[in-house]
Amino acid sequence: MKFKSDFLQTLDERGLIHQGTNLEGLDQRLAAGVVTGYIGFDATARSLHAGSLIQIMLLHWLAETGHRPIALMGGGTTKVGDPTGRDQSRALLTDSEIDANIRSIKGAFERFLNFGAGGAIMANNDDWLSRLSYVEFLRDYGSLFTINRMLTFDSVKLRLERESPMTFLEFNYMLMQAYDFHELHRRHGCALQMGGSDQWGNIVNGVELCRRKDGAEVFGLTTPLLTTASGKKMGKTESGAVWLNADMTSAYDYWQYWRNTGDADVGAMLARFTKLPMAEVSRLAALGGAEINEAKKILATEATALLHGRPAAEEAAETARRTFEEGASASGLPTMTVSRAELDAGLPLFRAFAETGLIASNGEGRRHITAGAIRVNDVPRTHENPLTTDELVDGAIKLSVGRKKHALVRAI
RNA sequence: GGAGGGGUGGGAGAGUGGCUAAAUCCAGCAGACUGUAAAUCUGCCCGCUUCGGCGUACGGUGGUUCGAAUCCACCCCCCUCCA
Repeated sequence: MKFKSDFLQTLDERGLIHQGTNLEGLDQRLAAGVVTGYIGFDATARSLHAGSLIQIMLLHWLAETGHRPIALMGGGTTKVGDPTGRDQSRALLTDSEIDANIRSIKGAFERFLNFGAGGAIMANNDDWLSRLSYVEFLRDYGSLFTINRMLTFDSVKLRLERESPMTFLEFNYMLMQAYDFHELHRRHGCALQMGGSDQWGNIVNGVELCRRKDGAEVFGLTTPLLTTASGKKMGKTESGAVWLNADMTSAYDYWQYWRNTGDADVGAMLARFTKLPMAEVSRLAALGGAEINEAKKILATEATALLHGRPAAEEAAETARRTFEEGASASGLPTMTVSRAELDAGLPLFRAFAETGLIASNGEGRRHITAGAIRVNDVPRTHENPLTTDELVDGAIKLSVGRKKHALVRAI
């Protein structure tokens, strides 16, 4: 499909479009002038993770192509809990937890969007959802939704089929999300809601609500569900989610996450999570054999630069180069510091490994020793004797678990 | 309110008095092979341990028993049907 608008053209060639309510109409609207579009984000955790990145890129491209993005924080909807894709209710968060999460999440957006006069907008649906009065809302909006229709949504069907309870509270989530669109349309002239393909039903509801309430045509657009070629969900690794907040996932770890992309996914990842021109993306993705590693490094550096800034990305790349290609200790690795005296006295081996996050328990450490996975200064460690001053190399001791996880102990 | 079914480790799901820290599968970790890839094979996968063990754990609390995830009582929660 060929689009006239830069926005849809860009999204299309980067593989970011799954489906739209009226792509042709949206294309025309985008080509004719500035369109305001939004994406809603849950506030269930202190940080968004890599799975949300595709949505953030969408907002980013919307701004890049001359339009106005709104990042909608789900302060109100998080109080209810999105049942989409969940076969069980989730625990409810308190208001203060949600507020704290929103504050913590904001930072990541500032890397991708320019907020402020004339720029991107950050909104919080708690501002309007919490003010709705029940009876009024039911009369004005509840009357526009039929249970018959709501029961056909996948999010509801899943629960019914699994005989897993869905509370009335959760059942209302879709009304609230639809109302968000309507509210943003009124407040900001917002005419586009985007989201992951799992949000399709919720988005369509919002589009319909705007038409019924305001007689306005607004649009919905979804992205493909992000999975790797082997079918795994994006943004999860062995050690849990890949967070966007630097204090939860360091720039180095973030870089490593992208560096470890499977061969088959490199092209798609470059297109979706970097801003490299598509010609360059195609060239890199076409590299074969070991050469594709170069493409992965570029992917890692570009993706990390978008979130953590170019200096941090290059530092991560350099740390990785020294660690993996030269087998040296590099200062950018996760580091713990101990006093000289403590090291003189002997630093318990597993304490060092645990504090640098390489192992979760002593038992795990012992297992790793048995398996030959523990190395100190790149020498396999077959015993659990403490670390000592003698093992310092250039002021640090390098700890490794397996071939990918490294850290430093530094004496001060 | 009544009748029946159910609540087991990150998830799914066996087990129905000792052989059970609990089958199996998925997820995860490590080793081998490689290219910090994929696939495959192998080992591991509650915590602590002076490696002898110890402590926790099968919704909760009590009880029976030499011994309980398994039996009993009460309670909590979920599901189905009936009212």
